[in-house]
Amino acid sequence: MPAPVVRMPPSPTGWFHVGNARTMLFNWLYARHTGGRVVLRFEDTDRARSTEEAIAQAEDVLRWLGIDWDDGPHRQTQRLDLYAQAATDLLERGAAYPCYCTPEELQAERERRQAAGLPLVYSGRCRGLAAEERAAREAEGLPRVIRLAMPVEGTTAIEDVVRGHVEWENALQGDHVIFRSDGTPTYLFANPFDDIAMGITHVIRGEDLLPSTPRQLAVYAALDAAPPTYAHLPMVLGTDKKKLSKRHGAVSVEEFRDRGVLSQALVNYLALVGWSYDDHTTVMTVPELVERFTLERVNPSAGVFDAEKLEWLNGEHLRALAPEEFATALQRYLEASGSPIAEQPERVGRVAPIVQEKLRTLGQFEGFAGFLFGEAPVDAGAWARVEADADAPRWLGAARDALAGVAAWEAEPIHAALAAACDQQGVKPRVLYMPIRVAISGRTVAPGLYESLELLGRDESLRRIEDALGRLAA
RNA sequence: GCCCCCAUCGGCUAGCGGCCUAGGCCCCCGCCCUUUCAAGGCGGUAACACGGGUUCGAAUCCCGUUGGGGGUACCA
Repeated sequence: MPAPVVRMPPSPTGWFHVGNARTMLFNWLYARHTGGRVVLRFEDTDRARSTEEAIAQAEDVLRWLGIDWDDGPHRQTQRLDLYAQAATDLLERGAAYPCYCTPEELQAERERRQAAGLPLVYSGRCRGLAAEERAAREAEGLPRVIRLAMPVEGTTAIEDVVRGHVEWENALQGDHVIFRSDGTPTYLFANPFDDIAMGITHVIRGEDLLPSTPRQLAVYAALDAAPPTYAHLPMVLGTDKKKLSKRHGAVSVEEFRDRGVLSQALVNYLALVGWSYDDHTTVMTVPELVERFTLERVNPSAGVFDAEKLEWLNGEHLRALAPEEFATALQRYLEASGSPIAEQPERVGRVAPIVQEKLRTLGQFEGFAGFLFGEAPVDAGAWARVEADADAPRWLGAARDALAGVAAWEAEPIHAALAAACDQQGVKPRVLYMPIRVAISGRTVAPGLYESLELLGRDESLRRIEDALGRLAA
């Protein structure tokens, strides 16, 4: 059996959302797993909505995700003469015909059919036009589209890899438009035409395209080509179980990248919506996914995109990084996001090890460890907790005294000094440490206390504790 | 309206007739780790949509109902 050829056909009309990315990913995983080839093809025949910017963005996102391709990127707008030639052939052979119906007529027809309980498809009015009638309309210069002459009886069926046998009534399909009045092809034609021309063996796409399959198969038949193998992937839904859109908050790949999600984590997560390896494996590297991915294990039911699980998984991938890799990723992220902290790479390198265990996304770094790079804003809620403890001044005073006596300013001696202070005060570390933490970081959640103090330095640490003491007294 | 797809814990899923008193992960809730905590450890709550069949036996097969999703453009 020859190696599979798959394609990734984005329509560059907007941002790349995670659902599209998931579909691209499954194509890519399937090709890489089987040793097949990947074709990248931009379907930009809708010129009103397609933009150069979207094309550049799509390529950028795919590269970032590590999804590469062996052929392309092709652009349908550069293949227009091929489609035009095909249109002429189809017309000559009677496999397609010109239609002169106006939008108003079509609308009226739809309404009539709706009222009669009939499927909303074109009646085929222009299909039966005699040669002279066509000539007359052409002479009039009437705008026309080209419709594919669908079989009027029988059924069309596929054996979908994820859905099994699916069958449609041909009579219910209608003669769809394959060329617009401006001569450009529609998706229903350009997509299967290119799939044939590019030797695509496996069409792996979203379930939303399942209903268009019989009409595309009709193109295969008209062109006398052998149909591909189909695999219709389950939809990726928003939390309200509706098709993903901007209404669902962060849905574009770029948004997750900007938040500090690792591409390997996003890929790992996306692989898990609609597919699983077994009953317990969750965290996987990209090479592992390539090795394990099969279409047979894709499940047919739609899934909700869970950003929380993605972030958890990202934390797992963050922790799986070697310390140097983590520091590098963090520095790069800070640079890319334009953070002023990026200008202190050495400092970032020193702070990185104490936050790697706790971050879920790189984007949390500034809020989590920003206090080690300069004065940090004091969180109102955290400060309120300090004030709520009437003994806070006592704890801070004891901490100040203990820290002032530390000989070597390093985490271990600091730990020993603070532990001694706890004993002396007869209080649990959690009680004594809370105000210290808020005093130095402005928050109740931060990296390890001893390491934080070490990195802050004796003078600055004591200064912040004194500040807090002053504020409590005021 | 018409057509198609889907249906296991709140979410992602395992399960392809007996291994299921239904397993894993996220979330949530406890407890632990003489440091907050978003990290780690331990534990817990929680599901086979419903009704008929088939079978010695059904979460698994069939039919129906209900529910959800998608499509129905000179968008892709």
